[in-house]
Amino acid sequence: MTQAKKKQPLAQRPSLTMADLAELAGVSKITVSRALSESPLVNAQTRERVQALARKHGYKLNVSARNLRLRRSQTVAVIVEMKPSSERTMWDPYPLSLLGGISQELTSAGYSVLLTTRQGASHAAVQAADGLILLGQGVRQDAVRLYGKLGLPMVVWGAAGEGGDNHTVVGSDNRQGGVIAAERFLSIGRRHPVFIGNPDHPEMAQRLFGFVDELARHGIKPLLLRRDDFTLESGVDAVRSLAARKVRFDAIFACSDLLAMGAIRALVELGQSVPNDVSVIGYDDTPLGASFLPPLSSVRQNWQEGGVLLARKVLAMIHGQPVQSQMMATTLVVRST
Amino acid sequence: MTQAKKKQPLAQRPSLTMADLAELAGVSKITVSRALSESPLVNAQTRERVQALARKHGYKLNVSARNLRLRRSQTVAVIVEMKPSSERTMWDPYPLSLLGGISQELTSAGYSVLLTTRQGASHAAVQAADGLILLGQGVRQDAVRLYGKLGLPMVVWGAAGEGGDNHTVVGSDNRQGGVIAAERFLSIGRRHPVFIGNPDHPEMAQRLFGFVDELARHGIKPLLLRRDDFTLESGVDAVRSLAARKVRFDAIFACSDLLAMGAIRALVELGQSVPNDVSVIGYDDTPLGASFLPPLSSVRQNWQEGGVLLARKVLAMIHGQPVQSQMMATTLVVRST
DNA sequence: GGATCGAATGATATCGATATCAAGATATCG
DNA sequence: CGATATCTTGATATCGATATCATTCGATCC
Repeated sequence: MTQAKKKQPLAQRPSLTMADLAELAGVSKITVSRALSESPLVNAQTRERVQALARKHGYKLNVSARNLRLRRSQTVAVIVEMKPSSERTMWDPYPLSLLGGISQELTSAGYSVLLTTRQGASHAAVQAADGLILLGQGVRQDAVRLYGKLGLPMVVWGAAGEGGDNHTVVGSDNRQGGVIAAERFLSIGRRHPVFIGNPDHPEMAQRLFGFVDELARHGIKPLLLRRDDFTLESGVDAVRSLAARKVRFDAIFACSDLLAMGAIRALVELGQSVPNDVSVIGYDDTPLGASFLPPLSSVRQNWQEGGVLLARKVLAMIHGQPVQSQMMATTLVVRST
Repeated sequence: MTQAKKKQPLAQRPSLTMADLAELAGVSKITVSRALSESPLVNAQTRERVQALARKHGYKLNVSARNLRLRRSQTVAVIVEMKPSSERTMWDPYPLSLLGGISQELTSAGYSVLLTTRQGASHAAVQAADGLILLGQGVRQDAVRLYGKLGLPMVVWGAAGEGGDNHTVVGSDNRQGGVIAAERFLSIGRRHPVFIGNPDHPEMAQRLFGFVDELARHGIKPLLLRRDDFTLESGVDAVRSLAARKVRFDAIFACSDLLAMGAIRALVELGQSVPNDVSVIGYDDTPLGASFLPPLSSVRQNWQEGGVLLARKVLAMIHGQPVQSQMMATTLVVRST
């Protein structure tokens, strides 16, 4: 029982180690380790005793030590592309829902989530991760190649196929989102649909393709109205320009709820009835759209589930299982428009 | 040069260690360590040579080993309260901006951000963190006490003083947000202001207090109109009920942009002019409000900066510096209402 | 010229946990 | 009763990095 510590080179609040517990319990370190990890190799009584002691003294496992010994980090890095001021701001609720799903799934699998922005991603801790998840828009171009070089299991959130080299992608099935919008319009007999959005965004291009293809199967060709902003104003403006050009249309599929709401406002101003004269479908099913008057019909993507899926894929890759890209189905929430 | 490895108990992709580098460079491990950490104790030439080798072979520092030796984790855990069910949908966007600020500040200080949801927070890795940041609504009641017991440096996002035991709080100055709204109304000569919101939420109560107090200094007493939902409909409904009760009012301070927009819509329906007859101020300065017609005046909170501040406080605490709670000033963005 | 100093490098111990192998104790069997 | 199997525990080595102390070598000093 030597009470005095020999030295204290790196001062820190002294935390209990397994060795300390071992001494307290009158057993060896290894027995403590086994007891705490529920190993069947220790006597039940010993196990109880050690665990009780651990609780009583507030023992905390040293994660670094374990990870070092086990040669793994039990960590997945999530790299988020966050442009502070850009077209699609981080005000979008979706990254957070995605993160929620990721975090939930990974932590319940005993993994930690290391959150990083693009700049910070060169940090050593990221390289030490067992796997990588990439989120954000600019991600698919350079970032994929950049992080791919790390040689870690990696899953990317985004559009399928695109740049579809060999990395795994999870994303919302934008094409199918366009298809179900088209189906809806067809089922209620619309013949002159309009698409509002910016096909330069890969996601929106997919929506457009799905929309166009499905309509084409019924001999209908929609009008493409390009709009770069996804604001309410932009939607208003879009419809006004249609009216100014005396275009005939009876349905609008907008690439965001905001666009859709703007369109509806403009329609009302023009004396058109929604949905009697013109039917409108938005995208993202935002709470705002749901409480709009009239309540907006919209294509919903389940972000939370997307996060869960991303997490599962990385975990599978980490464990050496084969993994494939996957697109998540979207659903159409039909409300009053 | 023994080529065969003795054993391989824990198989993993073989990664270069300092010992390997040392052998390649013909120096000892410690010299490598010093060379890579820019220590002045090594000859400049040696340092260059070792660093070049490290780059060439893609050497990666083993973070666990370093953390173990250094007895620290260089990690701050962020615990996010995420209720999937919405209720307070307006809260969705803010945690991400906050996270952005936190992440940016911490990683640039060489720290890692460990993201956790409430359930996962018991995970060992959280206890291993050097510090804790708590985000989310339910946080202030039990969570603070719960995590406080860990004895780690901890900073909480929320309302000041409240439950104000001894932990550090960073938050938006809601009271001051109410004050500046009041000041604005006073400066443009409004005499009959209305407050719409739910004072049961601590943040909103603060806004109300600030609003009321500032007005009181000029002998004006606002009307409190309680609304539990923060939707557009709720705002519409609020104004209609005012009209039905034939209440006289010339200004509205709403606790969310959505409420404000609903209010404006109802006012327009009632034939009132905004801002001529009634002036309206919202809260949060959402992009949606900015692109509303007419563009909404609103109280802005700088979330990103809040995140930075949270991060700085934990870091300061970790380094043993004294730290105080701090409320961030809000600004009034005056647009057309 | 011997002592002293500084620069550069190395040997060793250490952080806290766990894998591996060995050994003691007890039980079971022929 | 001796031998083997089973259960339980321990000794030791190891993961990869760094702090500490020791050493070497050349330069400088009086």
